Amino acid sequence: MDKEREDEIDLAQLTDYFGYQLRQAQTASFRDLSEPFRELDVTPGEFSLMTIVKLNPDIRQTDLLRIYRLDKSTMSVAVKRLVGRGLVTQDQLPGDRRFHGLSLTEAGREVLAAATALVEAQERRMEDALGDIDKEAMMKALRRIVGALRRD
Amino acid sequence: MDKEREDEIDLAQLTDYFGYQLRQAQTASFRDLSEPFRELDVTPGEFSLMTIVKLNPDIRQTDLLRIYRLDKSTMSVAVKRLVGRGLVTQDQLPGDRRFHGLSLTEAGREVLAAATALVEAQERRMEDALGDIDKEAMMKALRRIVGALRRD
DNA sequence: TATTGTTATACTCTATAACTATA
DNA sequence: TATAGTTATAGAGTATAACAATA
Repeated sequence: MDKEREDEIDLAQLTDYFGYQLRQAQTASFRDLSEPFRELDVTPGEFSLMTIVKLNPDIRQTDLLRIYRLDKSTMSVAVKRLVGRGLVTQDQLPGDRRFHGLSLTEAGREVLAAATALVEAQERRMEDALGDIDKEAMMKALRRIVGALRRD
Repeated sequence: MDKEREDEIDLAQLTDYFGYQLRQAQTASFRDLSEPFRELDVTPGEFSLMTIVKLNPDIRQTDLLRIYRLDKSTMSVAVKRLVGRGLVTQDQLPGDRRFHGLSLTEAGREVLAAATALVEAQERRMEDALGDIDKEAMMKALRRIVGALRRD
């Protein structure tokens, strides 16, 4: 047995699976961001959470759950971490006092701006890698897959 | 503030990010498999590990690390769990006694066959969802992205 | 009674560091 | 010294269950 390089390992059907390539691409994207993100002390998941909060001031955790399909306890913990780092505030809203409206702090906006620059740089590298392949068709395909696999 | 449905939440630039759609599609795929896989007591990651082991009998952990880009301790723990469940064997190889060749047991082959059927059913659903979009172009695009983001 | 959110707890996945054994 | 693999430990990320506050 002497498999010196990855190409000599038989991955056969695995590499023909859509799901496998999807995972490879997704983990490559996360891994690529993880180092520069670490300096900002945010994760890719927190970046996307903060982006939604920025675009939707006073959004509630329940709304975020519909997007992320996580358990509410998971979301609560994630929010708590962002609040603890002073990136997000949780404000009592007028009306239903069970709701807590989420918004970015000034520090949160700064971190988000830096993270966004990193993400967009990666986006450009991915677009370049696509070459002649139509990006919009790719995006549409990914959305269709999400729709097909979604079960509510 | 009254955001009753997901579509009313402004996701704006987020949904235009390739990385975001990639993650959505990948987590949809995992989530979709998680329930049927739970009955087999394997994870999607274990499925792909077992597939590689099946195709490459007596493969070593070091070889798997080049494919998965994990820490060797992570791989060791993953292998140990599969061995503990009697799905994989770790055999001393002739020659260098530091290596342990991994192979599937009969039980491992059975579990893998059942898992493969589930994965391939999902693959067909994803292909159907693509409609007129060229699957091969998609696969090529994903491989290019992985290549572009890989740094060794 | 139902909903929003929190907390306690546990399991998985991952990495770092220190280790054993072999080379 | 270097490599293959293990173990101990710790940090994310996730879920379930039980809870408090509010409706």
